[in-house]
Amino acid sequence: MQAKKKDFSEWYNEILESAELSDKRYPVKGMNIWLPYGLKAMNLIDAATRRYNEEFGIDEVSFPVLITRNQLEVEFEHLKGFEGQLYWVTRAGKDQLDVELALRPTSEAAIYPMFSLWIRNHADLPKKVFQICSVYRYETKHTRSFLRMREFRFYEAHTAHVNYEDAEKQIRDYMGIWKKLNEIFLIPNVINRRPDWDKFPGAQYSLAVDSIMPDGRTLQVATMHQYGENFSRTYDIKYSDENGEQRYVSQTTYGMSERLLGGMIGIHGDDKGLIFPPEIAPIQVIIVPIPSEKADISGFSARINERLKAAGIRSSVDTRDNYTPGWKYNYWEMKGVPVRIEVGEREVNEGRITVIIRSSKGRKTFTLAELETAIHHSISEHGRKLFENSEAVIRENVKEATTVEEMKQPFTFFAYWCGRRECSDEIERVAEKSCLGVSVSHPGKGKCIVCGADGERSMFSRTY
RNA sequence: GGGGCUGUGGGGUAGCUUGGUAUCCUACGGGCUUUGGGAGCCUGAGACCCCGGUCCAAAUCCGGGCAGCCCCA
Repeated sequence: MQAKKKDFSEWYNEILESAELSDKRYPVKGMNIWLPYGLKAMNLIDAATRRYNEEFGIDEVSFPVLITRNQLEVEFEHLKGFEGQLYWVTRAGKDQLDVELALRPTSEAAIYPMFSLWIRNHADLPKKVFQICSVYRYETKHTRSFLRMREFRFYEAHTAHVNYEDAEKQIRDYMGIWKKLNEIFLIPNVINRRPDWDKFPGAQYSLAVDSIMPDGRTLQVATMHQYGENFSRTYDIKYSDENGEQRYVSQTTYGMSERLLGGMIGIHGDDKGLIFPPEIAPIQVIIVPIPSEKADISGFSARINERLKAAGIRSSVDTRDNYTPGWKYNYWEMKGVPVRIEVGEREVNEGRITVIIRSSKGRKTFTLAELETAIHHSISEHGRKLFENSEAVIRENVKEATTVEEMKQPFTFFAYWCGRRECSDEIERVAEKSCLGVSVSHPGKGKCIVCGADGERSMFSRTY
């Protein structure tokens, strides 16, 4: 396998294939196969998303994949933002369609006409829904598994509120959801407010969660948008307030995608392969039997496996007899399994288990009686280790810049910026770094690195 | 948006300049022996991206398509 630090891009492509996460040999550009192992990981990400959405009062719904041209043409800015990357269905069987249908690139145009029907008075608000679905964007740039696809797994929440202030509260809720989710994902990140020219088509402002990859580039893994009344005025989403007055709702959205998985792979993996965070690992504990004629290895392994499953741990025994134990160690390390238990003659005879944690060196032994607690502890130790590593990724790859010149280095930079496009264009020209906007999570004030006017702490990087 | 490179068994490759028999590694099937950090021997099956052109003859040359990768904006 390619060394991760040496050629991150090559490493990333290889690991997706050898770990059997995704198969990109499907003959349609930008549309890959979810293989069982990769899909299990994605489903665990979705499960966490569902859990916290429910906790924050957002209900799951499912909308159709097709959107009529009329639905889309309602909001001009929005349509303009996506029209270059829409797939259109223009024919059905032998007939040309009277009303052309687009595959959703996101679901504002699908959901908001329904919001207009559902929302009648203030008691219907706030309205909070989300869906997890596939969306379609005809990307012209080169596609990349999990990071830039033409069909990709998408999570989108949509909310409607009585006024702007209540919508602002919702944005703070989104931050809370992200914080909880990231206790699971362990993705090093900075939250930035996108410059006006880079906000979501139709939004008043956009916040983005930018994660830091090991090669110093950033990857946008989540976005939160304040729509204000931009969409409700065009889609006619009104309610009557306590005084019987008709008012437009204020709206927000929150979006995430399979990029989360791509991000986790890139951030946590190493030269041996994948490393999954505990909650996302399809298999959390792999038991590798070391065959012996003198002891009942398979019975011992099976009993351990049953006890771990009963304790709520996703464990499995590698019973294949055509591979040596050493081969299996390497294989499961490559697959990113957090904890390995080795079972041989010694373990069976002494009633002990030997435990190896993917993110640490060395082996530990425990008595059989300690099994469940030892494994629970090992799994959480693995999580802590990944969290520490993710902080290190930020320390190593995000630098403070005092001159534009030094921003040429292959890192992500914080710099003070006045907010004017001329200044960020200058940084783009000299250092080839895009402006991700003013930092919300790491705020600060200072003089603009380009023009010297009053500015705020902002982030610049090459992006995926 | 602009430019460049590449497509050969499942994966990675040699061959392409100079047209003629397709190489090796790995993975895979069968068999025997093995198994505490990627085992060994025997054996078997498996490929020139697609369409068109040039030619007695195309993996090789030419055109187009599709797909992948990289760089720049």
